Amino acid sequence: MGRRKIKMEMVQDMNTRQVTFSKRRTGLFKKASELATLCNAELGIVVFSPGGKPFSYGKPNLDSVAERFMNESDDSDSGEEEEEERGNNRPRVKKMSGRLDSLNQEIEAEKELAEKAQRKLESVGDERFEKPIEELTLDELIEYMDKLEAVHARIKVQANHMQVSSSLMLLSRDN
Amino acid sequence: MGRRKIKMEMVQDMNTRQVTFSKRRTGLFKKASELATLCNAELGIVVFSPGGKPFSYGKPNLDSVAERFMNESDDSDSGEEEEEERGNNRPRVKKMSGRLDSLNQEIEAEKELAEKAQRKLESVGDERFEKPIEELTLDELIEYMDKLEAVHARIKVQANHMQVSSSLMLLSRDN
DNA sequence: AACTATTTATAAGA
DNA sequence: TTCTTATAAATAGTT
Repeated sequence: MGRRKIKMEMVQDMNTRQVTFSKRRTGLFKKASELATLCNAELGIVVFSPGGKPFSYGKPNLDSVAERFMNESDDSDSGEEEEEERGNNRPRVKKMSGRLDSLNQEIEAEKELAEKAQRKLESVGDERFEKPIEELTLDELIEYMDKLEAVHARIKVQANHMQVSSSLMLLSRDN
Repeated sequence: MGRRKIKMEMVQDMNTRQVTFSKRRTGLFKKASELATLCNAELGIVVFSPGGKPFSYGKPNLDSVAERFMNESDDSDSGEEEEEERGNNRPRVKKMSGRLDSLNQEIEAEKELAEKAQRKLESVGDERFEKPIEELTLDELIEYMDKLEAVHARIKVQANHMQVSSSLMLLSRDN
């Protein structure tokens, strides 16, 4: 894609490699952005430069989350791997714990919402029997079923999302 | 980059959107692979298709890792991992184990609730066919769907958070 | 940082 | 879905 075709192997010259990284990282994030926009998809990317510096992109909000996650400083840390100028890129135990606490809180909130929704469902079901007679047209019925199916699919999908995420989290324990 | 230039907004036609997603996801992962190879960089990508299906790519191992856990229902906890100290990563990871297990359990519970709600929806739908007279009004249905949408949105956000965090955790290990 | 000659990705169409 | 191809976009080497 340039003046010449290049071999797909690590660029040997350090300077060239850094330049290539910069250009291609920009390109990758742009592609990601376009994919997200065009297809209304959610995505997250994390890249570590050859120098070990982290970059991230996300839609709708990976960026901010990743930024906080990676860049928050931690005074209480023993930090012996600190390097000049690079700062505190790596998450520390303490910060991770904070994140997890935060996640826990969100999950709690989520559970409440789910329970509310379920209660609502039940109440709706009960109400049904007290309702005066009403008829739906066939078209309305079909529309209704379509909606139910859509919800069904979405809930399944979300359950899958969470499954995957939790699996990844667990996995981070052992190689 | 094709026969015509397209506007950078969500593709309206569902079929076209799916095709675009497929093509561009492939392209994105290829770009990612090239960046990793050329610059010896580590990276991870997680994308959810418009249909909510998760795809991932990673170097060196986000992909295989995600794959493995997506396909295994329950992976009993590995025993003790005696490993040489490689920096301060291990201690941190080990400390999180308890929290992660706890989170996973809550997520499982969450999933159960979602599935219950789903079953309830289905049963309501079934009864409707048997007793078409007793019905919900369209307004009720809409209100109902709105509630579910709200829950859906929150779960989505939550899933994204977790996805981000877990990806970062994985990648931050052997950076 | 910019500039282009080329390569690469991809939107439509089959 | 897979392939084909005209065209848009990315980028390697250069300035």
